[in-house]
Amino acid sequence: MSDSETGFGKGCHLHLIDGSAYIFRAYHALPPLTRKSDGLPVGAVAGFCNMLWRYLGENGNSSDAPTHAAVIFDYSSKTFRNDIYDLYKANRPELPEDLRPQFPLTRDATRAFNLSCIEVQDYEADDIIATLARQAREAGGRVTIISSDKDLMQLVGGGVEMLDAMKNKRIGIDEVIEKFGVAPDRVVDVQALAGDSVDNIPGAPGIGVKTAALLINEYGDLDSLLARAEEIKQPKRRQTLIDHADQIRMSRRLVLLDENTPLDFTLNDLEVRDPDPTALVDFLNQMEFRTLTRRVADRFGTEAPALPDPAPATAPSQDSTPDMPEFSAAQYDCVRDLDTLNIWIDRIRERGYVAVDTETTSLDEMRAELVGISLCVDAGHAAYIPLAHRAGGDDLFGASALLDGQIPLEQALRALQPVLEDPAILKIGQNMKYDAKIFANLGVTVTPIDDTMLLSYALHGGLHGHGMDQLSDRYLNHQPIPIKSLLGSGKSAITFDMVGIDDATRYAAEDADITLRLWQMFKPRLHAAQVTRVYETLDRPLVPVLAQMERHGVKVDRDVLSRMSNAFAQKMAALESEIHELAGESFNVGSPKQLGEILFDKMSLQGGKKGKTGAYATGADVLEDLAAEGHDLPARVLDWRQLSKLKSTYTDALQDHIHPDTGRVHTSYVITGAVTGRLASTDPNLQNIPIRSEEGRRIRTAFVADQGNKLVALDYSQIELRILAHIAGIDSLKSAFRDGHDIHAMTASEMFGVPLDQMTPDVRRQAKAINFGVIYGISGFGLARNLRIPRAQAQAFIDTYFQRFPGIRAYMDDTVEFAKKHGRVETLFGRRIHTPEINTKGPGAGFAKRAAINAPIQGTAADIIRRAMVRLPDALAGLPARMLMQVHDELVFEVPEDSVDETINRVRAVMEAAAEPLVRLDVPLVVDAGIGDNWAQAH
DNA sequence: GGTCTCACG
DNA sequence: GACGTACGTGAGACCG
Repeated sequence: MSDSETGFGKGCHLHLIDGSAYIFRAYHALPPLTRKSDGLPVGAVAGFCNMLWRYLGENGNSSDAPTHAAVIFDYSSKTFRNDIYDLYKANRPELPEDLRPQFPLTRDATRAFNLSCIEVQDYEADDIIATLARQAREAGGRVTIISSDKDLMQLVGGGVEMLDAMKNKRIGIDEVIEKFGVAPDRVVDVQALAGDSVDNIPGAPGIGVKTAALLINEYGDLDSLLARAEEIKQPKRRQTLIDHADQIRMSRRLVLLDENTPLDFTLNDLEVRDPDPTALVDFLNQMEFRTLTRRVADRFGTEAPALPDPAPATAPSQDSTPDMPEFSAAQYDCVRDLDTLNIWIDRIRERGYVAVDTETTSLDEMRAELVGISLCVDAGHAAYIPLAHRAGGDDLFGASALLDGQIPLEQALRALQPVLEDPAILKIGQNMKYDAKIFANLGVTVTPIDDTMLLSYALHGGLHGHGMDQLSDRYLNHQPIPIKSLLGSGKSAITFDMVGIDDATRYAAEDADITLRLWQMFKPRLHAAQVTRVYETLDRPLVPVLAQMERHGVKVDRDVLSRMSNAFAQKMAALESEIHELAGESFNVGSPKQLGEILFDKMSLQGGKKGKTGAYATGADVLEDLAAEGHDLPARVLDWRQLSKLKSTYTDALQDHIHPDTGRVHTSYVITGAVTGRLASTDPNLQNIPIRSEEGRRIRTAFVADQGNKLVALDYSQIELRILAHIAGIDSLKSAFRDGHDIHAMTASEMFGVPLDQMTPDVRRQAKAINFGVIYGISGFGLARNLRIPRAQAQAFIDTYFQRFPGIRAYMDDTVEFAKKHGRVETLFGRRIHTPEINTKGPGAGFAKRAAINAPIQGTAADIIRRAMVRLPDALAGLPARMLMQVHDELVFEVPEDSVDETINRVRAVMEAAAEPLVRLDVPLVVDAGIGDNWAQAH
C-alpha cells in the first residue's frame, strides 16, 4: 500500500458503500417498475440511483467530504465460506427473478456516477470492505463504512466508523458495545457463540447475544472461554459449549471477515472524482428515469434530453377495469427509516400521484393524534409509516413509551410535507377531509386532492353507501381487514397507537392500496357518467372549505347550557310526579311501551293503535289528539318529552362537545351524508338545534360570537319553492317571486279565490302546508294528517291546486317517468340521484315516487348553497369573517363588528348569484340576513 | 342493534 | 281495490 505523501494517508477519508445492501433495500422498498420502452425491470436500479444521487448531494459540500470512495458489491452468492460450511446462507430465499438482471445495471450506474465499482470473485463485499478499511487504517486515514450491516461492526475502531444511512446515525465503538455488549474486537466471538439465523450460522444452541457477551466479558475471549468451559457454573450452558466447541469455532471463521482479500488496485485508485454530467445523464436517460434525469440535468446545467411522452398518469382506460394484482399477492412494506421513506417520496414524485391514508387515535379529528401514514402509488404495493405506536399495557412504564423503529414524527412529516403540498402531485384519499384535518393540525396543507368517497358519491349517489369497506367489497370484490379485529369493540377497545406495527402495517397499507384501486376505477368513469362537473365543482372543492369551518368551530357558552339543564331538570321532576299522580302509579315516562300501557290499557283511552311490533303508538300526534280531548296526562307527557329532548340532546350533550382547548364546538359535516346533495352534520349535529319552540329556541343563545364579534346568519328565502317554480315552469309562481309577493298568500288566493287583502292567517297556513307538501311529493293522506283535516278535504285541496297549477302535476309525472326509465333523477346542475326502488311494487312504490319528485328540488337547492360555499373563501378574502356553520339553506359567520356590513354585502352577493352562470333561474334568489351576539338574535 | 321519538330544513 | 305515505337528516333512550 502506498504510504507516500502523494497517496492515501493521514488526512484522507475513505467512504466504503455497501452496494449490495443498497440494491436489496431498493428492490424491496419499491414497486416492480419496468422500463416503458421494453419492459426491462429497473425498479431496484432506480432506487439505487436515487440513493447514490442523494449520497452525492449530502457529501459533495460537506466539510467531512470523502477524499476517496468506492461502492462494493458481492460478486456472487457463492464464496469461500461455502467451502467452510456448505449450509452458509443456505436458508436465503431464492433471488427474485426480476432482480438478477438488474445487477449488471447497478454496476453500470455506479460507473455512471463515476464511483469506483468493486467486486471480487469468491469474496463477499464485507471482506473487501474489511480489507480496504484495514489498509486505510494502517495508512493513517479515516474510514466511513456506509452500511447498517451488523457483520461489519467488527471493523469499527481505530479511525473506522460506520454510518447507518437509513437512520442517519453514526456507529462508533459505543454503538457497537450497545449492540453486542462487547467492544468491536470481540464482536466475532459473540457472533460465533450467538450464531445468526439470517446467515444460517449455527453458533452455540440456546445462546444468544446477551449470554454470549456475558461469557466473553467474563473469560476475555472465545479461545479462553472454550479452553475453560469446564469452569462454567450453569450445567446446561457448560455442556453446550463443550459439545459444540468445533461448531462454535467454525462459526467464528464464518463471521470473521477476511482482511486480506486479494485486490488488483490500491487505495489511491479510489480517489473521488466528479461525475461526468453527460455520461450520467445519458445513462439515466437510457434507463428512462424521467425525474432523476431532469434533476441531474438541472443540477449540472445540462440539457435534459428529450424523452418520449410518458403514459398518461391516469393509465386505466375508460371502459375496462384496469388490471390489478390480486390482494393476496400485495406487498405491504413498513417504512421505519428516512432513507426508505425518501425512496417512496421519489416514487411519488415520479408518478405525480399517491394514495394517502392516516391512522390516528380517534375518529374526532380535533382530538386525534397521528399514529401512522400509509402510501400507495401502485396497486398491490403499499407502505405504512408507523410514527407513534406505543408499547402495550403489560409493562408498567411501557404503556406510554414510543416503540423503537419508528421515524420521529416531525422528521417524517417534514420529509412528506413538500409532496403533500406540491401543487403538481395529486393526493388521493378516502374521505380526505378527515386526513386533511389531521395534517392541518400538524401544519401541513394537503393539496390538490381526489377523494374516492366523493367520486363514488357523484357516480353512485342513491345506489349504496360510500364507505371504503362497502366500496371495496362491491367494486374490488375484496373484504378489507375489519378495524374491529385490531381495536376490539366496546369498553375494551384500544386506540390505534396500541396496535402492533405488523398488524397496523397490514391494515393501513391495505387501506391505501384499496383507495388507489378505487380511484383508478372511479376517476375515468366520471366523464361517461357525466358527473365530472358535479365532482369537480360541487363536491371536491367543498373539502377544504368544510375542513376549515370544522376546525374553527363555533363558540358555545357552557354556563348558559348548564343553567338551562338545571331548570329543565326541575321542571321535569315536577311534571313527572304530576304524571305519576294522574296515572295512579309510578312508571318510566320515557318508555313509550309503559306509557302506551298506562294510556290505553289502564286508563282505557280511545285511539290506541298498535304498530307492527305490537306496541302502542305514543308519538306526539297521538298524544296531541288525546290532549285535545281534554286528557291531562298526555298533555303533561308532551311537555315532559319536550324538556327531556331539549335536556338530553342539547343542553346536556352539547356541553360534552365543547372542546377543552378551543372552548368551541367542532361539528363534522358529511359531504355524502344525504343522497340529495345536502350535507349532514354529526358529532354534534348542529343542523337541528331547536328554533320552533320558544323554550328550545333559547338554546341558540348559547351559540355566541367571540369578543368583539357578531354572529351573522344569512339564509335563502323559500329557495325550494323558487326552484320548483323554475323547474316546473309555473308562471304565476315565478312572477309572484319576481314581484316579491307573499307566496303562500298568493297560493291561497289562487286556490280559494280569496282576495289578498282579505287573506286570513288560517287560509294562508293551509296554502303554506300545500306548498310544502308539493315539494315532498304531496299525498292526500299526508296533507290530511299535517293539517288535521279529513282526508277527502285534503284531497280536494290537492285537486284544486293541480287544476290551478297544472305545471306542477306535469313536473311530478315527468319526473317519475324519467326515474322509471333511467333509474335516476337529476338536479339542475347535473347531480345524479339514483332511484333503484322506483319500479318496485307495493308500499315502497309511493315512497320512491315521492323521493324522486323531491330529490331534484332539494338537490338543486343543495347544489346552489354548495356553489356559494365554494366561492365564499375568495369572495371574503381580506375580510376577517369566518364561515362557521351551514344549515341547508343558511350560512352562519363570525365577524368582527366593524366588518359586519361588508361581510353581509359580499356573502349576499355570492349566495344570490350562486346558480350563475351555469344556471339562469327564472326567479330571483333572495337572501335574508340577521346579526346578533348569539345565534338566536342573528336569526 | 332495532325501534321509537323528536330536533332541524 | 287495498295499502300505507308527506322529503331529507342525526341522536338519545329504551329494551330485548
